[in-house]
Amino acid sequence: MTKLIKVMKGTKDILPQEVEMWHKLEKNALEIFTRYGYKEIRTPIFEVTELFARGVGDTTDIVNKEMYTFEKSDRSITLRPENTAGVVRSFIENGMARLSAPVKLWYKGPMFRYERPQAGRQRQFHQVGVEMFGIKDAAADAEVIMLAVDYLKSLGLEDLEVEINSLGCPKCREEYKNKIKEVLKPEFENLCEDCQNRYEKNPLRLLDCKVDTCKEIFAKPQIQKVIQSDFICEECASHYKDLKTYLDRLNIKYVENKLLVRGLDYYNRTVFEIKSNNLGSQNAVCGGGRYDSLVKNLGGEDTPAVGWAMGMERLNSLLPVIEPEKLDAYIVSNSPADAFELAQDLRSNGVKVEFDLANKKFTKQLEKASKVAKFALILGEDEIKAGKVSVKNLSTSQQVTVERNEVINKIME
RNA sequence: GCGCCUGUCGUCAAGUGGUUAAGACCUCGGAUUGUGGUUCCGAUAUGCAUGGGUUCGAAUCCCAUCUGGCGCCCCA
Repeated sequence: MTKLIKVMKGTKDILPQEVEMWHKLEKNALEIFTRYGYKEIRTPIFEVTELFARGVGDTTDIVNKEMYTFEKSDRSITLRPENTAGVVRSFIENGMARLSAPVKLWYKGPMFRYERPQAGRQRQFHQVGVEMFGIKDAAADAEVIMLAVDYLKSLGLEDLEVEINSLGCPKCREEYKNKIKEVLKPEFENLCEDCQNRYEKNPLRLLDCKVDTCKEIFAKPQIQKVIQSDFICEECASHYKDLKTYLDRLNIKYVENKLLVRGLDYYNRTVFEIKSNNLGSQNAVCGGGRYDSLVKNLGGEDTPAVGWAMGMERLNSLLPVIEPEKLDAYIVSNSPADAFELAQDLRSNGVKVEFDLANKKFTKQLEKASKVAKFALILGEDEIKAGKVSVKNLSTSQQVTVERNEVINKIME
């Protein structure tokens, strides 16, 4: 026996019975994003590895251990693990900084991360996302969040939780990091292995460790004092306050989460996530924030920016299954040529219609019709002779015989 | 990358060392030579993720690999 080739670990086929849900996600994205003035952009699925190393940050897990990287003609190439870096690259390369701000872009497509698959996590997965360039004001952050909420609402998802936080700017964040490290220094030996790692790499992440011994340490008063302190500088604080004012005015409910830290290096000030309780441990459907220094870091003009991405598989798992739509009609006939002719006539008028290419027995064809179509179009010897068609409504069992050119009216009425 | 669990027809499954591996759904054929969705009858796994091993005998026990799930890390 020949060995079967199976889909690779962490990848999935999107089968015909699920594809309508994907169409819906894509259709609503186009519709809602267009309303807000966003234009779609499609960037390549692979880029030079350096883009992600510099863009996403080479201390992040994504870049460190999750990228699909390969060599071709002495170049290191990587399958995109996310699309913000690619969009920024294109923004710079195509001189979009010269367009009048804001520049609003959206995208959808597959992303690749070499991770251990589990519910809501695959190695090839799809994201839909938006990026807005050129606006420093918190109105941009608010609009982007509003857009996410609006899009989710269009899909029927309304009871999701929006969490926000401000990471401050590189300057005040650095001071905060140092404070955390300082107060935790005496406890370093007692921290779990992960936390000891995070101590160097990303001290902000330490704080929501789930290990009991770490929790105890963080509960100590002098450490709590640092965690609870408002570390962000005046300017960042005012930006954050503006954001909350906008969200209140827009009636967007949110929860402030001081421990919300995102793992991509490029974020500053606003970060946010939208979560669902129906997703298991990978519970974020949407994640994003502000990244004011990324454009400059990748060699462009200093341009503020804010954006988010949603996991389409996660969205799908929250959506009710869509029943496949029935055909308008199924032709029942033992004269394939006549059936074919009628089918083409109707198809050219926009009718969804099929007939039996295998020319099975009459009853089999009718049985099939009742399963897949709203109407059966019976085209037997008698009808062919008379140049007519019997149109049978399969839910009411009503049947009338009409002229061929009247069939379409019968079906559409 | 780490820890725990898992894998029987296209799908959902019964079977837990001893003759031909239940059942249901789907699919296909027949009852029914032009009237369906109901009903009845029949067909469909020489094989139990894959490869080794233990045994007189393995879907069942052991090992490895692969896969799926959960948790950690991290993220959408």
